[in-house]
Order: sequence, then structure tokens, then C-alpha cells
Amino acid sequence: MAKIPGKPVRGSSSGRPIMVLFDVLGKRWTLRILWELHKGKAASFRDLQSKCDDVSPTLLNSRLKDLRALNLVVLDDEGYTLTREGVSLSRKLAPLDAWANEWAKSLDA
Amino acid sequence: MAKIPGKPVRGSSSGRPIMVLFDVLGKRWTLRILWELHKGKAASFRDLQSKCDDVSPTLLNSRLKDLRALNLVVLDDEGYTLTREGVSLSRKLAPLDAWANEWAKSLDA
DNA sequence: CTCCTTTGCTACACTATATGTAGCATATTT
DNA sequence: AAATATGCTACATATAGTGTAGCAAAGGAG
Repeated sequence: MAKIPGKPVRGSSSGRPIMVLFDVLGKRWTLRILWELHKGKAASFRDLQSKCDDVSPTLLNSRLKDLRALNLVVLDDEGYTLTREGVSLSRKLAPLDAWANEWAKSLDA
Repeated sequence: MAKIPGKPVRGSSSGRPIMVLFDVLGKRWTLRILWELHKGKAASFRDLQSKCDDVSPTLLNSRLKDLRALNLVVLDDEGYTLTREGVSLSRKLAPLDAWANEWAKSLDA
């Protein structure tokens, strides 16, 4: 069941876009799927599955449905790819990689 | 059970910092808690609960434990606050609000 | 001191979500 | 025709999240 901005979502009756986004990103594998698609261009269903540590097909399909409904991912001849919106979102997420590395260092110290 | 970068986490044996981050952000309420703390400075447990649509105390405590173990949140005299690392992470997340608004517009069109 | 309120938080029964394996139906390759 | 690869569903099991009640400790008021 996909959520569309403007409609209420889990834990927020407002339907504010940021809450809709948090709702979907707060589900397991969503961030990872976006991450893998961002790195590697188009991927088949099974490709994606193996990139995502062999996530179960049930859940992968469920997440892809969500992401397609939210216009972040599409399935075309090449396989699954990010839409324009999906690319722009993943660009916002990209800096988290460098951030996480610095963070990990600070945890060691 | 908190996860520390360098150790394997759900769905990733590598323990890469970004995967540890995705693991915790991919749990329900984590993004929301960071968001609310980012907006509103220190908050008591019960304050946070009401800001987060009355999330159950069980889960709120569980997430706060995770976030404290990962050095993103602390509890002091004032209540719960973001650490320096927590602030720097939430700054990376802040642009998502504007992004989500644009995204919502594009979905309407 | 006693009573009342607020704090962070736990217990527990219930529901929803995620996992893992098997395998189907269609399309393409050999 | 047989083999392979595709996206995906079924289903039983395990894990994660929810909601209500309430406890123990700390502080304030009388």
C-alpha cells in the first residue's frame, strides 16, 4: 500500500511530504535499494536482490512497488532505474557516505 | 541491541559505516526522532513522545538507546538532545524537507 | 513528614511487518 | 523442444512495532 504526499501516513496525520518520505525511508531496505540503484545504474530484479544481501523477493517487490508508486523508481527495458526524482533524492543521500565514515572515526576515538 | 560501525548489521556483513547508518535510519521513528530533536532543542522523554505522534514508550526508548549508543543523542539535565555528531547528521537531513515539497508538487502534476 | 505530580522507563499481550524457501508463468536463448 | 533467465507470488515462520497499564525515583507543596 503506497503512500502519496498529502494523504496521512503511519504516525502522521498531516501527510506532509517530509513525513511521507520518512515513512518510506523508515522501512527496511528502502534506503539500501536507492543506494544500490544510485551506484549501479539499471539492475534486474534479481541483480538488485543480490546487491541487497539477498533480500527476500517478497519484500523487494513490496519496496519496489512503493518506490514506483512514489515516482522514485521505474522498471523499463533495461531493468529497474531511478527516475529523475529518484536521482535527485539519491543525490541528497550521497553525502551520508562521507559523513558516516567521519562518524565511524569519531566513535573509535 | 545497538550496532556499532565496523561490526556486521542487519543485511550487511561488511559493517561499513553507511550500512550501519542505513540500518538505524531504516527503523521506524528514527528519522522522525532526529527530525524533532533538530527542530526543537532539548526535549523530555514525554515531550518527544508527543512530538512523535504518541509513539509507544517501548519503541521510543528502544530507539533512544540505539541513538545514544551511536553517539547521536544524549540525555542530560535539559532532557534529550542531539550530540555534535547528531547535529551534523541532522544538517545533512534538513535539505530533505525542501526536496520533499518539490517532489510532492511533481507528483500532483 | 505526607501527598501529589512528573520524570524516565518496563511489562505484556496483541498486531503488523519482515524473512526464507519453493516455485509459477512468461520470455528469450540454444 | 529444452534450458535459462525474467519478474514475481505463496506461505509458513520469525522479528519488530503498538498500546495500555503501571512502577520506581525525584521533586514540589502543604
